[in-house]
Amino acid sequence: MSEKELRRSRSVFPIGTVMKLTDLTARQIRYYEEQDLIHPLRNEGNRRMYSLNDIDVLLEIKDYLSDGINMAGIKRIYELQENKEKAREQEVNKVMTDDDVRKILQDEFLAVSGLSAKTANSFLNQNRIG
DNA sequence: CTTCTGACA
DNA sequence: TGTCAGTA
Repeated sequence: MSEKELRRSRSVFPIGTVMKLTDLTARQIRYYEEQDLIHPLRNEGNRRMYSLNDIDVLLEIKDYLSDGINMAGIKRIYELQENKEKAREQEVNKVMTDDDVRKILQDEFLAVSGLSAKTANSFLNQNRIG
């Protein structure tokens, strides 16, 4: 992991700061954590401490929400990203071609996003494997 | 004063 | 999701 990635992973912001930076309520921020979309650490006093990465995700969630995607859909999107990373990590022992993976991801995404094929393709292209 | 968990008039 | 309670 690079130094830059480590910095963005440092949990240093209390929820109050995150609220101001994202315009989300504490209730919403904690709810998204329950949905495993963000993983803030706890300090000595059991207070949640958020990283720059957590804040980025929160901002992305806001965008997806404003695009009309529900929580289930958003969770699916992040699950797809995890699968994409795993696929990349296991590229050595891959049994499927990138196009096979791409087709599977697209079908899953279309099934839950409620977005048009055009928009879905745009999303997939931005996160293309390979 | 800020944040946390649990609960719902 | 808002909000109130009782803490830490």
